[in-house]
Amino acid sequence: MAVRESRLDDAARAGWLYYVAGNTQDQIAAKLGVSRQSAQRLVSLAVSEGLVRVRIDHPIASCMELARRLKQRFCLQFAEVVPSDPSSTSTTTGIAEATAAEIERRLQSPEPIVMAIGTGRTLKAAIEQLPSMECPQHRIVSLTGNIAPDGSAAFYNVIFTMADTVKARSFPMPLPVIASSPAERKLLHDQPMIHSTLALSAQADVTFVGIGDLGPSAPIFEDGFISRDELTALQEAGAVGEIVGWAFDADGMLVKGITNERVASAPIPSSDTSLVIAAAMGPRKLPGIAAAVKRHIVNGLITDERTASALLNGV
Amino acid sequence: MAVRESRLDDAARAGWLYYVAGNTQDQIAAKLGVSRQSAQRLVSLAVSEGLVRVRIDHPIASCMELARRLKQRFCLQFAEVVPSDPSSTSTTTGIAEATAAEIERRLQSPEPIVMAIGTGRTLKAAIEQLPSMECPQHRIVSLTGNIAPDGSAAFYNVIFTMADTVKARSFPMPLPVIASSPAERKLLHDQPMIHSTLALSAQADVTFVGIGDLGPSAPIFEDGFISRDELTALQEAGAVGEIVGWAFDADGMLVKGITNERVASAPIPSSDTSLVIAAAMGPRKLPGIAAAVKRHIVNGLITDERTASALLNGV
DNA sequence: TATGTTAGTGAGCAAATACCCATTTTTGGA
DNA sequence: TCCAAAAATGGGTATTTGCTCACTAACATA
Repeated sequence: MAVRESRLDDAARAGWLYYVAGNTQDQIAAKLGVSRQSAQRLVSLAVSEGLVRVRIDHPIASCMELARRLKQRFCLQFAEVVPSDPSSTSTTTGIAEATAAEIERRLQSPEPIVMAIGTGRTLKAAIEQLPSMECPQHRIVSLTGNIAPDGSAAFYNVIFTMADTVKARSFPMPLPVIASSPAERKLLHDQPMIHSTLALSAQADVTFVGIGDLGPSAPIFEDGFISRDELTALQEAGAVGEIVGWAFDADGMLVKGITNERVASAPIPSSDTSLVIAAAMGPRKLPGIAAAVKRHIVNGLITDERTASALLNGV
Repeated sequence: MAVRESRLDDAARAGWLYYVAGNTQDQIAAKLGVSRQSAQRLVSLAVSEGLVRVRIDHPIASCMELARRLKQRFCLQFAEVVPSDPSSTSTTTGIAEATAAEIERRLQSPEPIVMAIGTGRTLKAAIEQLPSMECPQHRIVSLTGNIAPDGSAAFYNVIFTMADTVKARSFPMPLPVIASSPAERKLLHDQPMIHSTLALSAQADVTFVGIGDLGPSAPIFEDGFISRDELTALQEAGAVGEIVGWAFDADGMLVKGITNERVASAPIPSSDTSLVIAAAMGPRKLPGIAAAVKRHIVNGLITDERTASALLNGV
């Protein structure tokens, strides 16, 4: 362990000399007394361990403009648009960093806040970008259960990692994501501890969620939370996206019945009382994002240029 | 102007694609429709314009340890030690970034604070690292005059740039740094506006200052604020450093007479009521730093590894 | 003690990058 | 409109970097 520590230490030092002091890897090698190859490894270790954080500090005009128009058009409280990488098909590049920066900003408040957190790949990628912080004054509450269909801890549940990184009190939900029946959901939600966690989530000052698409490779299906038949039923009922399991149609209305009567997640905090920020991008998620902003399921959005343009032009 | 803007825009975009999205310069060139060389220029422009901000997010053990010992040994409220670049002779590399980060952290408070700011190359370099912010709730007050001996605005006066960058209310001091006589100083300080600015500076919640050495190339002499004879007189009186013009000896006591009876700067806020953080490093400044921390002229220090070691070992 | 496993190291090489220099384009002024 | 100065561009090249591969040391296990 101590070895690993000191290695990370060296990595941080190498990363500092490389990125901040502007040394070449040769110079770093000489200073740290290792071979150039080792210096290179240290630098790349620092990068891969997330020790090196880069942010671009310039308001790119077109992104600012898109954000402004998004806010206006959809009456959003908050909008942030990051540049698109035209060739990347990732649905997290860029918005993960931007979401992390926004979460960090919120957590820097000295007054205690309640932050609600959804789930999914985008949020997970964002959480991984968070720096270590000391925020014992805040409370972070998960909106969704952390139990996967097979009984293991759900992989894309992010609250544990997050609470660990920022040292805040955390309130996970020891629940499945989707209960087996409406009655079971009621039973679970009536448990005192769960009940108080649900109450806490309703008081969230700020909420961060991802948006899942409901196409053929819907994450909620691929991760095994719903069956193929249920996915098909949702699609036939007009569902175009889901947030922490709650499926909604193109008008942003929650689908009646099917899985929605068994979703064990907390209700999405109301955008009247909470700032509800969705982080999502990409053509597959577009219908879901459009629906969510149209009906004010969310009142904040972090997305990329292309998605922002599509939102403004389309529909 | 618009051209320059759009160029910076492109630079930001190129920097984003390079550092955040991980593209090679070839890919960026293709995406932006320019040659590889131009892409390279855009990236390096983004770096040199300070659009790209890198921070290392790992508590390097040896620096943490040095900071801990500095705090304990000199009863400091705050200490931060950054890695040294063994081959760099710059006296700002590293601490400028760290100082900027600390200033930024303080300004992120939603409660209004009063921040007092000194002068000098180190602070100037730090301010240049600050990102744009919106802090209308804070007040930033300069401790020193902003008029150079030749009547122009003093180059190393940083409050204007700073107030501009962070959009806070600023309170400069339309004064020379050193008055021509004690009587003139009194006259100046008795002006109502100046008087109230001085009063504000005494209430500072947090103060950032640099420390100037008083060796043969003392900045206060090189910038023409004092004459060679005055410098010699200060040296003979035992002065080892100065903060916003106030010269002090190795025991941290203000030198009597000479220039000190004419310094028009505000008194350094008391470290009993304000957090007074000095940002300084390098062997030339060592005696000054040692004196300042020993006598609690400052109760916070941002420095580099080498200087920290020297402080702890020496004396 | 032999042996398999893992992590780390250095050499070498292809790719990527920084920089120099001649040329072209743009800008600003007469 | 033309000219001169300044800025931008693209080619070429030396330097720097990322990566693979084979090797070694450390360690756990039989």
